[in-house]
Order: sequence, then structure tokens, then C-alpha cells
Amino acid sequence: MNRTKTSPTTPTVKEQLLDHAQRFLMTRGYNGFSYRDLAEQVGVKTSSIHYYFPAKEDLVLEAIKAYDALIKEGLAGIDEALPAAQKLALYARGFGRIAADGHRICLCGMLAADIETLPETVRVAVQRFFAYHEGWLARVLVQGVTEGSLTVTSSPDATARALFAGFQGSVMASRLFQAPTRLEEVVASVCGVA
Amino acid sequence: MNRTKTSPTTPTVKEQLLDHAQRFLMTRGYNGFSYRDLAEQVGVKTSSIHYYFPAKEDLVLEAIKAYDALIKEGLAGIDEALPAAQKLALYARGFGRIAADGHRICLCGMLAADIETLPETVRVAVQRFFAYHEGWLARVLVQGVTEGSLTVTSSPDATARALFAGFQGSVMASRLFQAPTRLEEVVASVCGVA
DNA sequence: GTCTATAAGAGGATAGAC
DNA sequence: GTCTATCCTCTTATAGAC
Repeated sequence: MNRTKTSPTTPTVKEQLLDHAQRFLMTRGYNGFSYRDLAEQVGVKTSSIHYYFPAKEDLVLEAIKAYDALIKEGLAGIDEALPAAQKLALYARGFGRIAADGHRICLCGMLAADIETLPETVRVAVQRFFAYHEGWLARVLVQGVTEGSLTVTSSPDATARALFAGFQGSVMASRLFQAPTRLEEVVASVCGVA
Repeated sequence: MNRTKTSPTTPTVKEQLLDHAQRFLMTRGYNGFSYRDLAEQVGVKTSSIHYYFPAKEDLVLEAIKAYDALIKEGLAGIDEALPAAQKLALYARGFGRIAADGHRICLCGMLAADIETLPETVRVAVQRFFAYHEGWLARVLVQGVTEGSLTVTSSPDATARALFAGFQGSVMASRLFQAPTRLEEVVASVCGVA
């Protein structure tokens, strides 16, 4: 069963593994699932997983890459011409979709919690993810201040960090209480916007 | 070696176990440490740990209780007569002390990340912790609005949730980047206060 | 590519001696 | 209270057959 990457056909084993790995990472964290769990989901043996991902570190690194690509796709769908407030609303909506099933949080938020048990390569990848999103949000805040559509009480960089931290903490709390996400609250509280 | 609980003497084995358990939970999470790790730290065998904490669930539950008591002690040290802005500053400072060693995050924030792998009893305990702090913050926000010392753009409850989420996310990010905590940024961004 | 077999150790937990 | 001994399962990982 070899197939490098045809497109609109059934997913390859590697793709399935990566999909389930992402879900496990978002729900249970790095130390909360095993190759065995993964193997059961896909219907292969654990040794087959090692064929694609020799070590768990490789698996996580590829999972981050796939997750990052998916999220960037969402960001790319936000029209550059939109007012800043609307961009933030769409960002929050997108962030909420991650946790829509009530059991997931942001993959990189979870890895940030697990970070002390993970190899340095993972730390770097997660740092990159955080920095990218904080940068994206900071640019939107600058736009909003320029437009006069957003009210910000600190520097754009500091506010962006607070905003992203608020999003991460908020999805964790929502899942903890098994309640719908309230990302709009975060936007409203940080940027003074309905 | 039996000692129920004399006061200013060396800590009992149970106290040492609880101390190290708290630290492990804050750094590595529930699935990131074992009875073996704990035993090595205290210099006992794993079977001795089971004497005090029959199952890992018991250990975590008691660790939460001890942690909660410690944090409440800190809150009690905040003078009720203070202006709201100063209370928030002190709260943020206290929250930052948790992560002062650069490797810890809030014990209950960590457990919120691990929550899908934990027994229901733990979820309830962590929910209680979150709700208590959100409530405490909401009361301070109400005070601040009444005084006119704080600027809030949503309801006190919503703002308190956003604030607490921001704190949780912020300490995670600080540790991720191995940078000093920036909890004041969160306060400033959410409450428009220096 | 996927499997069987296996290693070598870590995981939580218990029984019973001291 | 603490230990030794033990259980049984899970964990990551490798070697080699098909």
C-alpha cells in the first residue's frame, strides 16, 4: 500500500496518522497518548507508525507543521481590505473553530503547557507559532488604531501578546467548563469593541 | 518515622511528597511525572507514596487543595481597603511569583490543559479554582468601575474571565520564551491601567 | 509498506515482611 | 511507616520476515 500523495482520493496512512496525532495532541497532550492509541485509530501496528515517524519527536514536529499550515490557510482567508475590528472578529471565530468539538484546545497552546517535557526542537517550533500569531495580531491592532476603529491601552505589541494569551487561556477555560467558547469576550475586553 | 504535624520542624514525608508533586504538576503536568520521579526526589520507595496517596488521583486532589490554600493565603494578604487598580497589580504580582523560577505555570492552568485525561473529581476541583478567581477578579472590577479607577469595556464577569484567561495564557507564553512574566501587560490591556 | 516478534524499561498498584 | 518483591500492563523503539 504505497501512495505518495494523490489528491482527492482517500487519505494515505501517513495523512491519517497525522490527523489523529493532531487530534490527540489537542485533546490529551504530548504525554497523554501513545503510538498504540494512534495505531488503533488508523488500524495499523505501532511498528508501521515508526516507519513514517521514527521517533515521537518527528511525529509532533510534523503535526505542528500540518497544524500551522491549516491555521495559516484560515488567516489567508481573511480579506486584507477589511477593517481591523472585523479581522479580529474573524480571527476569534477561526480560533474558536479549533475547539468547536468541545474537547480540543490549540495544538500549540497544549504543547506550550507540555513544553518542559519536550525536546528543544519542539520548543522552537511552538515559539515560532506564538510569535507569528502575536505579530499578525499586532499588525491588525496598528491598523485599527490608525483607522480609529479599535481602542488600545498599551503598545500594539504588548496588546497583541495579551490578546493571544487571552485566546489561549479562554479556550482552555471553555473546555474545562464544557461551555461554548467566548473568544469575543476577549476581543471586547482587550480592544473595546463589540 | 511517624509524625502527624508538628509545626516549625522539618517537613514530614507527606508534606515533602505534596511539595514535589505540586512542582511536578506545575512544570510537567499530570502525565509528565511518575511515582518513581516523586520517590527519587523525597528518597523513599514508590510503595511508600501509595501509603499516603493510594492512587494518583488522590495525590493530585490533595496537591490542588494545598495549592489552592497557598494561593488563597496570598489573596488574603491583599488589603481590602486598597483601590481596585492596586489590588489588580498585587494580584498580577502574586500570579507571577508562581512562575518565578521560569519553569512553572499555574497548577490549575496546567491541569486545565490535561483535563481530558483526568478523572471527573479533578475537573470539578479545577473548575472551582477557576470560578473562584474569576469571581474575585469580577468583584475587584466592579469596585474599580465604581471608583472610576478602572476602564472596562464589557461586563465585569466577562472582563474577569478575559483577565484570568489572559493571566493563564501569559505565564505559559512567558515560560515558552523563557522570558520574564508580563502580567502587567494583561492588566493594562484589559483594564486600561498603568 | 506492513507485519510479527521482541527488547528493555517505565507505569500504577498491591501483598506482606519488618 | 517503610521496605522488598511482585504483578501486569503500557511504552517507545528495533530487527527482520513477507
